[in-house]
Amino acid sequence: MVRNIPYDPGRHTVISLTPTSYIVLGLIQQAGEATPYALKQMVAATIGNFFSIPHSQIYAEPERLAAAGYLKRRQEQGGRRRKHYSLTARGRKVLADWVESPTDELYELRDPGLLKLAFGSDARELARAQLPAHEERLRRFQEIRHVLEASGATPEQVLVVESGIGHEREYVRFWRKVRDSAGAIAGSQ
Amino acid sequence: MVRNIPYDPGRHTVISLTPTSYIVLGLIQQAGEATPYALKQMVAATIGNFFSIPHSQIYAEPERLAAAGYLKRRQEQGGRRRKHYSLTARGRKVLADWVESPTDELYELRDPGLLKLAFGSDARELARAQLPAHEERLRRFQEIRHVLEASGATPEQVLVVESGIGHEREYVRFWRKVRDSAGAIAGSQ
DNA sequence: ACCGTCATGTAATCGGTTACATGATTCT
DNA sequence: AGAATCATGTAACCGATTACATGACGGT
Repeated sequence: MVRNIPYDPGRHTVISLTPTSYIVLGLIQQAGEATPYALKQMVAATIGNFFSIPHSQIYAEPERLAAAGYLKRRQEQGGRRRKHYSLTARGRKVLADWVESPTDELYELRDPGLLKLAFGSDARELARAQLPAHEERLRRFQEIRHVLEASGATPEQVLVVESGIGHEREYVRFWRKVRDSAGAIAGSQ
Repeated sequence: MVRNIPYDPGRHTVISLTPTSYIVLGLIQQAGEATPYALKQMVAATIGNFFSIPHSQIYAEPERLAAAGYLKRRQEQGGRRRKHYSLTARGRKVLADWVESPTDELYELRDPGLLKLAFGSDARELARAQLPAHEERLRRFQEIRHVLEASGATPEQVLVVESGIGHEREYVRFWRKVRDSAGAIAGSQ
């Protein structure tokens, strides 16, 4: 009974789905149909604030997903000959499966500032560089929350931003503490 | 006057130094000399708790760094023929330069849980998966802090762990809030 | 002598990053 | 009409991940 397979998987390239893949799939689902540039805009307005995805990736990833049968492609004939991507049934399914399965996987904290601190960087000098950067990001996150609340974002999307705000508050607290702590080379400033 | 160069850079492969590179350099500096396996142990005891570095990387990275002239290699003759790595003058220098220059670069938050939340996952179901994982990691970080305080770790290293503790507390708070919030499908549980 | 696990790597692949390049619109 | 910037890609390289594989050592 190996015969009775819904469709031939051999027609599709097999790819592994990375976080980037799900971001692209998720954004395309929200948009219905999107060009890479539209995706770029969406990324810049949302997750782009959490971490960077180079635009070359935003052009390449939909191609990968299309080759694997998760997206379909419609190309304009005139002008810019843009490519518009939308979900296939397969695409909708993998995305739904991923979204619906709760994960206990945790984030990874790759923080260059903390890394330098651990390896002996001058704590207060570092704090003076890190603190303003985190304060600015905190402000940006708060703006984003306002925008999201104003436009009709889902409560879940607001929650995500609030999580970011919580972490930035924690960072600001942390680096302030470091900055104000009595240091080994106190008086150097 | 292009002649008067301290040494010939052409002898060395040019590589880019990634966070992984600095982790390896930093750990080798702490140890004085280390085999990949020793590095693996050190990683497991420290940053391995923040994120994973596959062991193949821990064997490959010192090779890269050695080819670029940042590490020197001593190989055992008998038995396991282990390779012991230690810093060269160049290696000490790039590491010191990196450590000493305060960075305003920020971390990137790549959190699969938050990603799923943003794309419409059931919030409370997710919370039930994420919460225990974060609670466990919080406990582990607190243990690590005790160990570090007992063994003679630098105050900076203790600070780094405390930062991790702060973030895990924030996560626990967040997911508790999500779990206990009135959900759209309240009563489904 | 055997077996498990500790220890040490290599091979193959690929996603991601960096850099390069150019066409289409819009503004002045 | 020219400049600026918006928009859309491609090429090349490489670090990271996954999977495979095997040798050394310690205990029974």
